[in-house]
Amino acid sequence: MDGAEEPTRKQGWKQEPNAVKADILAVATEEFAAHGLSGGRIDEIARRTKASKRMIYYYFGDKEGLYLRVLERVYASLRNAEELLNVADLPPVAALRCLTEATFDKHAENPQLIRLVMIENIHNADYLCRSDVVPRLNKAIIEKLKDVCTRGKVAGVFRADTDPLELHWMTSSASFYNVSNRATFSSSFGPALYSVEGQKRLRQRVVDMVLGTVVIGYVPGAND
Amino acid sequence: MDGAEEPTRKQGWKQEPNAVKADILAVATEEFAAHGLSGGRIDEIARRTKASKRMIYYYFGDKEGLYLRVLERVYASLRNAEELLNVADLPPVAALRCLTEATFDKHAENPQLIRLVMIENIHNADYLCRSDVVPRLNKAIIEKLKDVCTRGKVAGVFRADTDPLELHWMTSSASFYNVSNRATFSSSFGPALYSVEGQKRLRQRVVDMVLGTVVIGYVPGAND
Amino acid sequence: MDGAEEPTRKQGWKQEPNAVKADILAVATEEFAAHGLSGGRIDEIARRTKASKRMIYYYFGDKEGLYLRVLERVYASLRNAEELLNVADLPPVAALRCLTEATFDKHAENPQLIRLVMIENIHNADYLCRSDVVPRLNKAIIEKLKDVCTRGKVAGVFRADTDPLELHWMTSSASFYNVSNRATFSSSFGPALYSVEGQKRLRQRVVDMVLGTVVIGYVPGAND
Amino acid sequence: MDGAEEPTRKQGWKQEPNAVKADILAVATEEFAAHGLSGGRIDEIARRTKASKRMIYYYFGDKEGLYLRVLERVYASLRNAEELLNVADLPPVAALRCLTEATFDKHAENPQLIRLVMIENIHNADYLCRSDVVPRLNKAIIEKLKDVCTRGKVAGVFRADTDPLELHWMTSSASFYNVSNRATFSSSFGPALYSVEGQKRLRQRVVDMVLGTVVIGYVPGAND
DNA sequence: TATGAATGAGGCTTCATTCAT
DNA sequence: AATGAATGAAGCCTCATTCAT
Repeated sequence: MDGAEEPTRKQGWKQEPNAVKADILAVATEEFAAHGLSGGRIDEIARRTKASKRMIYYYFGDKEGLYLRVLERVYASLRNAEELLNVADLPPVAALRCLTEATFDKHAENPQLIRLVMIENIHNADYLCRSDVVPRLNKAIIEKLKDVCTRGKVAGVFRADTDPLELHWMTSSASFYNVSNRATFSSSFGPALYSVEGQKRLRQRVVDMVLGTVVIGYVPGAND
Repeated sequence: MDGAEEPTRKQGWKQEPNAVKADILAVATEEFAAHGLSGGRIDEIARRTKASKRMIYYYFGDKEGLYLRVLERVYASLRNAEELLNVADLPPVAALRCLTEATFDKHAENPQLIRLVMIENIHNADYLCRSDVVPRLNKAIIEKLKDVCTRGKVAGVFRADTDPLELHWMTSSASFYNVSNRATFSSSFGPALYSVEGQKRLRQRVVDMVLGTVVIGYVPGAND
Repeated sequence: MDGAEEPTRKQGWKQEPNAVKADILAVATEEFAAHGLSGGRIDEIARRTKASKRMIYYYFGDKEGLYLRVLERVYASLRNAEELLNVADLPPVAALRCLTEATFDKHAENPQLIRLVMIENIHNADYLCRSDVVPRLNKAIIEKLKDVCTRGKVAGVFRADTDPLELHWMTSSASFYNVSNRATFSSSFGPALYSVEGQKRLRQRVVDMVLGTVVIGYVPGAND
Repeated sequence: MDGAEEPTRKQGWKQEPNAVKADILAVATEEFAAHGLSGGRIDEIARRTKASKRMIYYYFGDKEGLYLRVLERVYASLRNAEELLNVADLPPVAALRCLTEATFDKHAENPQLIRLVMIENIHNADYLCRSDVVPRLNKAIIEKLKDVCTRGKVAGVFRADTDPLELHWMTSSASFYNVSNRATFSSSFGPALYSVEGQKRLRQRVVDMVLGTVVIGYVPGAND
């Protein structure tokens, strides 16, 4: 994102439009994540981009169009990460643990993503609803959890009332909140949970919470 | 409009300042909760208030001052609710269940409050840090949980590594996320979890998650 | 419009809002008449007004709002002129001649008014339709013509098929075109008709045209 | 979009320049007639044209150049229609009636043309003056009227003070206004005059007005 | 205590036009 | 002959805030 050098930059213009668009999107992601939709400034995005302000409108129409594309990109990155995770080969409990840990980590590593989703919620998901791209992205993770659930129930290790969607909700809620409310939680109760050590414990607690509700006879802290 | 004199509103002053301030705060809470700090409009607040725009500046200094007071009022209401809850008389497990359910319900009933905390997190808790009022409010809930934990450990029903702060975090994360991310979660995965029935199940799941990590030998779904 | 001195201009501000609004309207009328709605510049209006650009939005909302008010003012002035004309005491033929001449003159004296109506026609009367004020203004002139027609028919001097609305159309069409198409007509056929002498003759021709279709046995050029 | 080659539109050139220019002109005529010079959008013209935006500048220089060519094309079409009309064989009164009716109809059938002339008048005929083409076009109609007038006077059926230019003005004013002010007139006085029946009556009225001022002893409504 | 009028600064967006190929 | 990418200048409009009374 920063250290990488742009490979193509031919003679003068022909600045590889896709690169320009990607550059704008990257900067806009930062700006909107930092200040929200109404707080984000097109001028500021233009300033920090190679492209001129006019180009933003050329490629994205208007501020909301740009924001929508930022949102889509962010959702895509989240789901892509889940896509890459291969848990089909793992036994159910290990698979669920793996998915939970990966979700927790992915969120922790991408505060920007969490901020944008928060912002979108402030806007009642008005823009997300407008996207044709996002809906497609969400099927994969649920499918994956469905598979794990089925296998777990067949193997007799998961409780019968285990629901994939609820599972996803539980995993997500803790992982999301860990990032989204860090500032106010810290401010109110101190930074203990956000130290390296604290995060390690919290991560384990989340795994315990999720597996505890699903895995029959699960004992917190157990590693298998 | 020109030569005629307004008959009502006699002298135009002495309008019970506290009532005016309260009115402004109520309207401002709605406005900021709905649109965020940068998205909220002073003009709109003034329009929906009996007081004039000038009065807002007179009482609160500027937009950020108003926002800060809104934030403080909201935090106070959150903690007050917890304050009212008397769990000292309940046995540890029941007490913890009660606190968890109350937290879940309190969040669900006050989406505006959750929105304002989200917004404050978007701003990195910059304004919360500035408040002298808020810190005092947060001790109560932790004290209450500490007491329950101690009793639970003494009674041998809580795991030895149970931590009050972590407990609060677990309870809060699920309760908060349930409201904060309703819009995007619904949009991505459908509204099933937010039906009356869905919420009832989710509430039970949250209790199971929290108690499952703390109560030795806890079996999800059990009511005691 | 220019030589008159503003009577009120108290100590500093309190610039008599109505005067400010009137000033803005006058300048805006010139600007829109000169350049049309899309061609007219808010900046230019502000520059030529005592009021700041911001005030324009304060009083008129937006460009279209200002334009609409300009349009209403122009229509009002046109109908007011007609209102002032007292023809009830004249015998029918004289009354009709008087109305026709007055209409011709009023148009000739107010090219700005004609330009604005042209512009509104370019916009398919979209803004006129939005006005609540204009419709009321138009009844008066038709009523007046109705009265003249009735009297003329009763007196046996007007043809039986005389229609007030058509009369108004005939009078207006010539009067309007005389101003609206002066530029292109001159450019195509020379300025002869627009000299003082030419206008005098044209005015007479218009009277002849209108009276000729209505007054039984009318002889062009006759003065009674 | 990226690696694939477009199969159609082989070399991308040799696209019959004249056809391209004609296409641009047709689209531009619509655009300028609909929105005026400042309101018309080059982007919009390009969008609705096969040719690219760059081609517009290639062929017409700039926006004003394009507008001028649109104007010229429109005037040419107007005069061509009059050219086609053969009235030399008709007796004077019939000839004049025929010319008047043809003018009325021609205007009614070409609202776009009227709009463009209106627009040009808004611009004080600045562009018309710049044209070398237009002046030549206008002689024909006047010549034709001159001939009719001369014949009418010689035959003793036209009044001695009949003036061809004034005749043209009278015919044009009514015919033009009938189209140009349809929107505002309708809006102010209702659509009665613009129904099929209303237009038929209006057309007859126009003939009566014109002939009434010229033909000695003319009786309105007479067909000969 | 209270207010309608006023504003400077800055935001978003559009437009005709040109550039390098 | 033809084009997609790019732009500077300028347009409309909004916002938090202050002024004079």
